[in-house]
Amino acid sequence: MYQSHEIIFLAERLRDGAYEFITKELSRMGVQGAPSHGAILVALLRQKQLSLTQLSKIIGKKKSSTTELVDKLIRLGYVEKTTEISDQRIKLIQLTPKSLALKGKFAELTQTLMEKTYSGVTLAEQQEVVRILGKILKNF
Amino acid sequence: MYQSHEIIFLAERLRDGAYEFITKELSRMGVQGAPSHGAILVALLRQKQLSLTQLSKIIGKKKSSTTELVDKLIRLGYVEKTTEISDQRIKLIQLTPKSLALKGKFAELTQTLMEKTYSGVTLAEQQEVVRILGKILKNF
DNA sequence: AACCAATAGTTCGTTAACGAACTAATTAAA
DNA sequence: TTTAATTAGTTCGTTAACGAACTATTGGTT
Repeated sequence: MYQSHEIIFLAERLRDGAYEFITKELSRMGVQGAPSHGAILVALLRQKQLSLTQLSKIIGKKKSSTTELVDKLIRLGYVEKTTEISDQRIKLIQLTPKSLALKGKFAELTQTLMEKTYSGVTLAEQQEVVRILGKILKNF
Repeated sequence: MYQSHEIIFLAERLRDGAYEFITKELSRMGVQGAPSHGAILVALLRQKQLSLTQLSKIIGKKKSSTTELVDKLIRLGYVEKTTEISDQRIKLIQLTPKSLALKGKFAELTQTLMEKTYSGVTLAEQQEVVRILGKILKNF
């Protein structure tokens, strides 16, 4: 039984467990890179063009980190970076054919992660835990 | 409104938010170091002697990381490391007077963090979110 | 006793992530 | 219009954290 004040510890454990799982799955499916790289690819599967700042907000990392993550993905051939014509400051990031081909595998990864996460957890509990966590997050 | 599959994202945000808060509070109270260093000190306030492996499990970091965290705390003068007599492999970590003096401040930090975290969250919700998270964590 | 397996820690190279300081482009103000 | 402020992104030095390979000590087997 956990105490209420251990919630940060629990959040960290869940995050670490998921990170470990995602990292292993990524390498199993032949994709080099960490969970954050996966998060970028997933974000770009949903919206095919995103600026660095938008991407940064979606994946929850600082801009400087996002620059570096994107640069690595460029080196690996998964994304490309172009400059917005109307505003030359903005860089648009988008997927390459190489990463577009991974769409199905990413959907699969998400599903197996959720099956693992919510095994033995009722739908009502799933909704409740997410609702309360959302409430808590407003405080940060 | 968050979807159930966003739980990992939520966990990560909560962890990051708490880390940021703890880091700022630590520096505000003049303690150099990251949240993990704080976690070690808090663990040692509860149990005055812990082996590196025990400590590693409590703070949820790998042994190699724990070695490095402890070494930094030694350099900063917050803990000391001795060798267990009956089993020379085991290193016992314990606080120094310098860190023992911080006991009150750590209790305060924990409390303000919890007040921030649970602001506007009922006791029943606190218990529920922790209960469900605990259930989820068994799957990892 | 000699050897092997297990356990406890450490070392080292690598990496994600950050903050601070920076450049470049755009917008607002004077 | 030139100047200042804002916004977008990058660079760089630093650090927590990891995994893999290592040393050293202990316990068990034959």
